[in-house]
Amino acid sequence: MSRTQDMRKGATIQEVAQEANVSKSTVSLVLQGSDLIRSETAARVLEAARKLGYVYNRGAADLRRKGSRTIGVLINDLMNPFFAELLVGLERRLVDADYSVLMAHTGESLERQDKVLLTMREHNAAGIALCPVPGTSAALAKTLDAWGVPLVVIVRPIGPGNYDFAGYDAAQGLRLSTHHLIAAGHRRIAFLGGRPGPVYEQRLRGYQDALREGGIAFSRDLVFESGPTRREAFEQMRKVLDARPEIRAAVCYNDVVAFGALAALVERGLRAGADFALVGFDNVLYSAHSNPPLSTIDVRPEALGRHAAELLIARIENPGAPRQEFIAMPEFVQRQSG
Amino acid sequence: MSRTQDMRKGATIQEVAQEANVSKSTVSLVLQGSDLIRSETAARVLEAARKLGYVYNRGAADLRRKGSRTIGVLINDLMNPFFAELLVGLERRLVDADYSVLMAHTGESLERQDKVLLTMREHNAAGIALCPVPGTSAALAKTLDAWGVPLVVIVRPIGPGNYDFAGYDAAQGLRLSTHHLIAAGHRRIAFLGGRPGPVYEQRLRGYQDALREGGIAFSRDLVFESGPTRREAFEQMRKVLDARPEIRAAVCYNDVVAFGALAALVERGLRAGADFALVGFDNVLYSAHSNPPLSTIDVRPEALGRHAAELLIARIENPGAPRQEFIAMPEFVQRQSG
DNA sequence: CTGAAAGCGCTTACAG
DNA sequence: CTGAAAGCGCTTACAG
Repeated sequence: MSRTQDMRKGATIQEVAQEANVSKSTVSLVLQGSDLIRSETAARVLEAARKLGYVYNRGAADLRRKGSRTIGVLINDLMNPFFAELLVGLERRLVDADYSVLMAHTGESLERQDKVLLTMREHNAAGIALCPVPGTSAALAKTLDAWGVPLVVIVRPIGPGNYDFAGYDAAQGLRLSTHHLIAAGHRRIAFLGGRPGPVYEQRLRGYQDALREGGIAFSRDLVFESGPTRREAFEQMRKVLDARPEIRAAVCYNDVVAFGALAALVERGLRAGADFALVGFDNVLYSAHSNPPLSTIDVRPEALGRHAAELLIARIENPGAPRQEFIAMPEFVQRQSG
Repeated sequence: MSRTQDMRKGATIQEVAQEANVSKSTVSLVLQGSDLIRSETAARVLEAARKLGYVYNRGAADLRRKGSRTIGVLINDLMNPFFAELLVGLERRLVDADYSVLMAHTGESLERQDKVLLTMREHNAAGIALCPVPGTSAALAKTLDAWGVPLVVIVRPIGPGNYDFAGYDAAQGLRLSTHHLIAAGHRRIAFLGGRPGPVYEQRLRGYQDALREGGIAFSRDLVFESGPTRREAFEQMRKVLDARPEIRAAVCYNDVVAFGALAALVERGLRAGADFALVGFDNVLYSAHSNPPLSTIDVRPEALGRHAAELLIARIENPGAPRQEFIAMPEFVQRQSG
């Protein structure tokens, strides 16, 4: 490849102009695909650019234009396949619309969230997609509001503020899973996993609604919290099985919790679906192949990511438009765990 | 919050300078934490910046400096928890070193990979971390080489080229898993999943080495390919169980394949660990809680991501240094599936 | 210790 | 259809 010689690092529009015997305005226009330029000239410019190994400098263009096509994406828990799948849908839609994605994993750290949010502002992000860390204060909504950068919040609202929102009807989801177990004849149904917070309350409410509708009294001592990891859910479920052997059915906070519970069932020699009925929430890919396959509530994680992206893009293109929400309606998926 | 009034959008260094009665050079110096500036002056500048809601513009600074602190990260399969965990480690280390991450999910599309790679150059990325799409041509290595942007390739090499590499000894990994099954008394051990390619050959070789060391003849009709998804592995395993009931043990291409195989076992009423011995590869988080928990080969996905980040950072800081590799040594993890 | 000036690589009216 | 000029928000020698 002797052409490598010509590819001096960092040719600029100016050098391309020289090579093609035109001004840099012309080169800029050609690069933007303007039809103001004669096609013959355009061809000459393009050839010169190729020859010099020219690479467009988005930073410079963004500075001049005072805009950018990068979107900041913050994910709070990538270890949870729900968010990984959501991110796939979000990123795909954004890239298809010609945006670049500045991604940050906040773990569950509020500090990290604040830090990367600032960085994204410094990068002049055209918009932000935020899966907030649990415990994010409502003050953040105000701050982001003041910044005036288009924002879509995902799954977990962060209090009043001027942002779009993409999520699902969690109450309805848990209503469905609870109803399913009631219809299957269960009357003592546990609510398993999760930690108190806005999202949690919603789900708990759906559970309570279904119980009421089924004529079953709600009882605090059937709700068991746990962190959002398989391990924590596993340990919690273990305790439940040991201390409360009369419980034979549970709706779960999410699929990851259900997987942990499944593992505890196995350890105790119990068969999910036969000895104990378990229903998840999310319908992550894996739930179709767990052992046994998990009955769950489908909220279509990947599609949710796509919808969030669409909300954000719409907002960027039309900042003055009224606030929008996308709320996915969950569906029950019958498999074998319950 | 009446201060919101003062936070005019987009205050510049120039306006801060005016507010503080200094020149913009001084402001710039203060922002960089230079100790050339009297602390009294610095305090005045900082106060002015705060008052105006000043936000540093990285794009402008990068343009002037001709550098950037963003890293392009390309992941080929985020649906596979191995890569999600790897990304977590990678991102964390990068952000801790004050880099921003431009992330792209290439799915398994070479086209997408080419597209985002170009975008990342246009963003003037300081470095690139690439988990290449299977089938990436060696020509890409040359191209990236010519670009001269620091590059770390992860898990799957892309042919000769001047890049650092982070991966694991896959041959050794499969040697370990195969040895384990041999030691457990198995002589007819299948190699399950994956598609031919460089990474595949390595693993197959480890499998063959272990067989040879165990005095067992290698037989082509014990290797079964499948795509890298649970579903495809599930379907392949189903066929194996039906057509070749004499097979009672298998080493898997990776954990996702093992999970698919586990599901097929269940469907056929076979117990992993008792009726059929199965060993995975990767040790993704979930493998500790699958049913039954998966015996597997630990390659520490998250730590691998961290090491890849460290290689890249070192390269950026010292472009002339000799090429480096990080090769993790896999370890066998005994659980219950085999 | 601080300021004036040049310049990073683009885009965009404006003129011709 | 094309070019000359100004300017985006910074940093960095250079002078004082």
